[in-house]
Amino acid sequence: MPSGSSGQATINDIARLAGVSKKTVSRVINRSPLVHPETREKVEALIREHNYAPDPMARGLAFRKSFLIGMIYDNPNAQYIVHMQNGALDSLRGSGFELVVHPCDSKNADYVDGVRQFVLQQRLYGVILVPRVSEDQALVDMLREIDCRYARIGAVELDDHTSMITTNDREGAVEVAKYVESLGHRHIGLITGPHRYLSARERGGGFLQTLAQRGIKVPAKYTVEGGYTFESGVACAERLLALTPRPTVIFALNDEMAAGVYKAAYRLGLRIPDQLSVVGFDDSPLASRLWPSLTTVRLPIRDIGLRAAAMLLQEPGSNAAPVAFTPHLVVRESCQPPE
Amino acid sequence: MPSGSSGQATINDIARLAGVSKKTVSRVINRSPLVHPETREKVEALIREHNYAPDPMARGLAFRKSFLIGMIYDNPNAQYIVHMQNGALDSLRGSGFELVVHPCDSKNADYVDGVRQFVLQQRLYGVILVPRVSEDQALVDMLREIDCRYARIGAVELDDHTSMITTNDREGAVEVAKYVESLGHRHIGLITGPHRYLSARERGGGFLQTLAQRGIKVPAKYTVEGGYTFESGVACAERLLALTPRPTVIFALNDEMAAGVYKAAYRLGLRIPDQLSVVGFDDSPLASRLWPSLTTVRLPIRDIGLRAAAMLLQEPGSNAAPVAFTPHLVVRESCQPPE
DNA sequence: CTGAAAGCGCTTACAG
DNA sequence: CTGAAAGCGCTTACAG
Repeated sequence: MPSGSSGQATINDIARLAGVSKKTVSRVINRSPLVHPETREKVEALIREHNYAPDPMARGLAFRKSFLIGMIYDNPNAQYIVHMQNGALDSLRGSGFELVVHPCDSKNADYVDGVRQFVLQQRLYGVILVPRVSEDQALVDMLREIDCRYARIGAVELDDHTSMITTNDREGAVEVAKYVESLGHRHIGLITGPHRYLSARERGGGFLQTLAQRGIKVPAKYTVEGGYTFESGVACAERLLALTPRPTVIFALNDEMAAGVYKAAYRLGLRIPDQLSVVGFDDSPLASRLWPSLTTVRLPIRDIGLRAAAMLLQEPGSNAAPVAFTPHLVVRESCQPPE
Repeated sequence: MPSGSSGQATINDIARLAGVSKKTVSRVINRSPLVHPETREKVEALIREHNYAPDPMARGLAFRKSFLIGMIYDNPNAQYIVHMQNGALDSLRGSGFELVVHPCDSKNADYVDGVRQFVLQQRLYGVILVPRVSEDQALVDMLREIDCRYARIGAVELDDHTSMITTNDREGAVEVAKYVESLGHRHIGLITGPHRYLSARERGGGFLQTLAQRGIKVPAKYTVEGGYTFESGVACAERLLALTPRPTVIFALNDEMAAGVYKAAYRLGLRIPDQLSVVGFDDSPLASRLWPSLTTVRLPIRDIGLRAAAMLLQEPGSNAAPVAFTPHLVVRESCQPPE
C-alpha cells in the first residue's frame, strides 16, 4: 500500500512494511554488504512484491550525481550512432540508468564548453565519447577537470585502459591490403579521410604500410584525401580514375566515399568489379544495398556501445581487463582480380 | 561565491546575494508574474553573473516530474531516428530539458509495460511517439491512464490536435501518382509496406486512388506487400518484373525497398530509368547515393522532431494551432517516360 | 508582491 | 549489523 500519490511505493513504504529503518532499505538498494542476510531477503521480497524502484531524482539529489549517462558525439553516420545507442542501452537496461544524447559540433570553438555545461547541469554520472570527439584531448582534459567519468572509444589506446575502448581500425585496413594484394592488384588507389581523424590516419597508414611490406609501392598521387562524405568520394574517385595507369582497385576509407566511387565509375562507364574493384570501411547499410554489394570492413558497433556503457557502470576500484575490438573484412561482390 | 562543493551556485546563493528569499528566486526561475520587476531584474542579473542553473534533480523531486523528455520509437530507419532526435534537441536546447532515448519492439507483447515502467520510474515530463509506436492506441491509452503528456507523430490526425503532429503521407503519394501519370506510364507496379502500418495504407491508398481518378487502373497483382526492408524490396520487385506486361515504373513505399528494386532490375539486366522507372519514399541518404539517384518523397523529419518537442513544452492551457506537414516529391534521375 | 515552514525521496555522516 | 538526524536543492501550500 504505497503512500505516494503517484501510486508508486517509496522507501518509507518498504521500510515500514519490513519493520526496518529506511537506511536499511537504502543499504539493500545500494548492495551494501552490511545487512543481515535475513533482513536483506525480507526487504528484497517486499521490493519485488511492490515493484518498488527508488526515485532517481531523490537518489541523485542526495548522491550529488544523476543516474544519467551522456552520449557525446559528432559523427554524421546515423547508423553508427543508433547502433552505439542501442548497445549502450543494452547494458543500461535494468540498471536504473538512462541514456541522454548530446550531439555536438567539434568544429565549433565552444563545443567543449557546451559539453561542460551539459555534464555539470545534469550532474551526469558519466559520458560515452564517440569518435571523433573521443580523439579531442581538450574535451577529455575538461572532463577530468570537472571530475566526470568517461568511456572513450578510439582507434588506438589514447588513454588509461580503464576508460578506453580500442577499435584497432588499422587491423581492418591491413586485412584489406592483404586481400587486394592477393587478388593481384598492383595499381592501387586510396581515398583517405580527413587527416585530423585518427581513424583516417590509422586506416590509411595500415593499408599503405602493409602493401609496402609486400613490395607494393603506392605513388603519392594515388592517395587522395577525402572528407568522409559521398560527394568527396565522387570527386576523389574522378581524380584517381583519370590517372595513367588507371588504378584497378580503389580503397575508400569509409562506405560513404566508396558509394561515391561507384557513382564516378558508372559515369565513366566502368563496370564494377570487372573494370574496377572497390573496398569500403564501416559496413554501413549502404554497403549491402549498393549494386554490386560492397566489400568492406565491419566493426561491431553495438557491442562497442555496450562495453562502453558497462565500463562506466563498473566500480571505480575494480581492475578490469583492457577492452579491444578487431575489425573484420566482409567480402561481398565488389572485388575481383584485375582484368 | 557559490556554497556548493561542486562549484555550482545554488538557489540559496542567489537568494542571499539578492537579499530575497529563495522562494522569490524560485518565482523568477519559474517565470511567475508575481514578482516585482525590479526584484526580478536584480535576481536575473545575479543568475546570469553566476551562470546559475537550477539543479534538475532537486527541481524535479519537488515538482514530482523530471525535466526529461522520452523519445519512444520502434523504427529501423537510423537516419529518421537521428534526424528526429536532432530536431527535438533543437527545441530543447536552453530549456533545461534533456532527451532520453527509448527504443522498443512493438512486436513484443509487453513493450507497453516497458514504456510504462520507463515513464513512471523516471517521472518523465512527456514523451515523443514516433511511428510506428505512435499508431498504437494501446500505448496511448496507457499513457493517458498514467497521465503522461505525449506528442504523437502520424500520417493522419489520430488524436486531439494539441498532442498530434500530422505528416499527411498520402499527399506525397498523390504527387507521385500525378508525376508517374504525367510521364506517360500505364503499366504501374506498387510495393506497399506492411498493412498494419498506417503510413503504408495512406501512401498506397493515395497513390492508387489518384491513379484511378485519372483513369488508370492498377490490377491487383501489380500491387505487392513488402516489409519496408531492402530484402522484401528485392523479392517484391522480382515478382512484379516477372509480370506480363512488365511494369514500366515501380513505386516502392520506402527508399529501402526502392534500393531493392534497383538490385532486382540490375540482376535482370534492366537499365534504370531507360527500361524501368523507380520511385521511393523518405529521401533517406540512400536515395542520393544510388546510381542513378532515386526520385523519392521527402518529409522534413528534423522539423517534425522540433515541433513535437515544442508541443510538449507548451503550457497545457495554451491553445496552439494544429501542426501539420506536407511531404514533397524530390525529382532525381530514376524516372523517365516509358520506352 | 513576498516569505517561513514543511516536504519531495533519497543518502551521507555519525553513533551505537 | 542497524538507525535517528540532518541535508541534498528545489517547490507546494499557506499566510500575510
